[in-house]
Parts: sequence; structure tokens; C-alpha cells
Amino acid sequence: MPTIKTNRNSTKKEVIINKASKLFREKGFSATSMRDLAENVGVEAASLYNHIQSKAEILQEICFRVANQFMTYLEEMENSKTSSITKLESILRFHIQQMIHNYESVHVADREWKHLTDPYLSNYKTQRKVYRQRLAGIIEQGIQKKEIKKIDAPTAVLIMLHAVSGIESWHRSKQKISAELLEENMVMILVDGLRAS
Amino acid sequence: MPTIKTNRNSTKKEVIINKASKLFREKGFSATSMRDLAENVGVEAASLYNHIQSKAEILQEICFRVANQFMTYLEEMENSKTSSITKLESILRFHIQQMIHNYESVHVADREWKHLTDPYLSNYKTQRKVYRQRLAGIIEQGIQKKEIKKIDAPTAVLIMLHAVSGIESWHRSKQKISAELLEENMVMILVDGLRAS
DNA sequence: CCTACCGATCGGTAGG
DNA sequence: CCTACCGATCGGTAGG
Repeated sequence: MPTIKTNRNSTKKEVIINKASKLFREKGFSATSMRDLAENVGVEAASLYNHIQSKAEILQEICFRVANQFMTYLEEMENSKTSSITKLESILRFHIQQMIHNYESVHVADREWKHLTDPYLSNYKTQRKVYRQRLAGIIEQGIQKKEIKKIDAPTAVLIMLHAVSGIESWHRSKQKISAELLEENMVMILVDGLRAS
Repeated sequence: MPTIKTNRNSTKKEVIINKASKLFREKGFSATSMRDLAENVGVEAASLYNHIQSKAEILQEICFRVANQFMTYLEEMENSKTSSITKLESILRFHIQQMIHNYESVHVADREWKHLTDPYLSNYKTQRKVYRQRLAGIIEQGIQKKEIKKIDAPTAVLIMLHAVSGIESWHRSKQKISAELLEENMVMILVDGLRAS
């Protein structure tokens, strides 16, 4: 039956992508071999190619899935009827939550995208740039409405996005505060640094 | 003459390390081959080994030099007679300036240290951990003295350090604000997010 | 500093 | 999904 066959293939492909996310995060894309990956999946290296076309394709899947999630949420916030500072706080919380619960793939998309190859690489760079510009746009609206203090919007974007990627260190630490407390602390420091007066 | 010979060797070694910093940042440690590096230096790959012992040694030099610079500055601040918030601001400014002017090697030390091998890897991890703990200690002193708002100190450290690594994006952007403005904006957002009431 | 070369490992394919 | 294997490239060495 085609339906069952498709499900089986996509399921196995998901297993491969999940294991690859874990390995790419731990060792980096270049230092992870297809034989490493095969061992983690539990098959021979050659068998991976029944489910994926190349090592490059795995990275593409990881990066563009993550990019799409963030772009979707950004658009949702752009269309919502709230203050700029609330939009910004929601987006920040979304980033934090994604970094906590979808750690492996978000981290790979953030750190290993440079290893994409060319039609995909330039596409990804463009998406990244557009995302940051639109996020800066929300901040600039907030500045005009005097909700946000007069700062350089691209610099604020840069701080927000990179601060969140620091959750990597939180994941690795032994004595962790809870995910909720982490989120509240990050929002308190970052949003209070932006809020006017 | 031994003096001249030593100078020549160390000079060429510096050239190799500088070119390696640039390549490791652009492509990552694993994706940079010794043949890439040799081509950039202007010699054959085999000739590199007259100045360095291994690819691993280059990464060690880069990472530990950077680590020592930051540790030295931290100790200087710990011993200075100023408020906790001023110490913190000074350290933040030092990180920003290093990231701007010593970009390639600081970035490599921050992102590629995972590729160190074992006696060096565990040593580096320990140094990193100690640095963060002592930085958190300064923040905790500031909280006790009511200079800094009640936040989780390790989380604040994580935000500060990672926000600074975002200067990478600033380096790559075409329409840059000046280094001075970048520094002022980052300090304004991050320090104001920490300062009590 | 170069030529010549090493064993190991890489991503990927053929064929079953 | 496996065995067997490919050409390419890797970090590094010998010898001059």
C-alpha cells in the first residue's frame, strides 16, 4: 500500500534527521561522518541513502524547517493588534521556548548553516536577513511610539537573537534553574533594557 | 644567530596562526584543510610542519591565547576598587572591544573550541567554567549591594557573553554603525537591563 | 621549503 | 538493508 510505504519512509527519514541534528550540534556538520550517523541510526552507511539523497540534504531540511517556524511566528505577531513591546516580548519568548524544547535543530540551524551549498546557502542568507530586518522594523515602530528607548534597532536585534542562543550553556549546565525561571530572567533583563524610561 | 632564527620562526608561526584564525572562522576548524591553510600562507602543505606540530596545535594556540587575555582582564577588574556595576560594564566593554578588533581569533575561541582534543579540551572547559563563575560572582556582589536587580546571575552571564558574540553579524553587515556607537548601544541595552530600579 | 608519498577516512554508488 | 567498493581528500612524514 502506497500510504503505509510513504509513512514508513518518512518516519525513518525523521529518525535520520533527528539523530543528525543531535550529532551536528555535538560535533559540527563537517566533523560528523555518514558512518557516525549510520551507527547512531542503527544501519550501515550505505543504507542511509535509501531515505536521504545526500549529507547536504539533511542539513537543508534542518535549517529550512527551523527558518520556516520562526518566519511563521513573526508573521503572526506582525498581524496581531498589540503594542510593539508586547510583540517583541512574544517573539523573544518564542525564541527562548524553541531554543529550550527544540534545542538540537534550532542550534544547528543557527550555527551550521554556513555549510549549506549554493542555491540553498544564498536562499538561507536572504531569509535570515529579511527576518532580522522585519524584527528591526517592529523595534523601530516601538521607538516611534515611544514604547521603546532610542537605540539602534539592528543592534537590539543582534543582542536579542544571540542572547537566546546562549541557552546552549544552560542546557549543558548541571545545576539548572527551571525553564520557566530562565525565560522570566531573560525577558526581565532584555526587555527592561529596551523599554522606554 | 639563534636570536634571529627564533624571531623568524615565531614570525612565520604568527602568520600561520593569523591565517588559520581567518579560515577557521570562515569555514570552521573541521572544514579547513591544511592544504587550504598552506595556500593562504603561500607554501606547500608539508612546509607548514616546520613551524607548527599539528593542526590541533594551531587551534590550541588560538583558544588559550584568547582565554588568557580575558582571564587577565577579569582579574584586573576583580582587584579594582569600583562598584560591581562599573566592573561589569568595564568587562562588557572589554568583551565588545575584543570582539571588534580581535575578531577572528576571539570568534574561533568561542565557536571552535569543541574541536580541541583531550588534555586541552578539559583544561579549556574548566577555564571557561571558572571564568563564568567569577563573572557571576561579581554580579552576585552587585545584587547584595543593591546595585543590580535581583536576577539569576548565571543567566545574566549567559546573556552578556552571548550577546557580545553577535558582533559577528555586525562585522558581516554592509551598513555598519561605528564601533563606538555599537559599543554604546550594547552597553545601554544590557547594563540598563541589569541596573536596579 | 619542496617532491613524493603514507594509511586512513571521507561521501557516495553498484548490485543484489 | 547489506557487502563490496569507488575516487577524492584528509593530516602528516621521509628525505633531501
